[in-house]
Amino acid sequence: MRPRQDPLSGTGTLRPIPSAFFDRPTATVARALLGQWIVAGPRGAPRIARLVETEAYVARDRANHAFRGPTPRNRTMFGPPGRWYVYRIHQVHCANVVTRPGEAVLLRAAEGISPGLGPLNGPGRLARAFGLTREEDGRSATRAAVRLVLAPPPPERVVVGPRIGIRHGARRRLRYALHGVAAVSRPRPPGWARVVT
DNA sequence: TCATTGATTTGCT
DNA sequence: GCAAATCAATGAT
Repeated sequence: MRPRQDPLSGTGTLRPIPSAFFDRPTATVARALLGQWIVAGPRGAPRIARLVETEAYVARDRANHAFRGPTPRNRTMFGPPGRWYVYRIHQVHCANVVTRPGEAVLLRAAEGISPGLGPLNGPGRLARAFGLTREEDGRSATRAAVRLVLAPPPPERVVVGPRIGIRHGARRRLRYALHGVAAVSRPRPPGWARVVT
């Protein structure tokens, strides 16, 4: 067996995410995804960004698309963990990763690592930058052309605050972000969130 | 088939 | 800070 080809020369610690990563409480996954990388495109010239903001959508959560059970739109949320759940709202797409049945993590912001890829501050801009549409809904978020990978993790502080942009459940503190990162969407004044690590 | 809603973004005041 | 854009999904009729 030949050694796995490293998609990024010089980043030897880059490795696929095991599916067990997503089979954990959704808030845990949302937090664990911070600092990990989203990768798209050819192995030779991938497009890469670092996740800096996520939100958890959990059971018995009125803001969760799965709240009322399976529908044609949300059916992948009831499938295996580690798949993309992508939906469209207004004129943009938002990308989530499925965790446990009926729960998912919304990817809210990332910062470009590839040259020319700026701050992706907002779920719509993030999904668009990586070509995530309804076409990708249901595909593996760890093995497909657009995928998440474990990055060499620099230890960083994580902040938690209320979710934003929703009517119901907006008070729940299920929004996670890397502390002090500029690419976080809709930044709040100091104190909007609590440092937890 | 109809009406309502929205996990957003943008532009204007 | 606020409203409009703009349309698919959803639930009601």
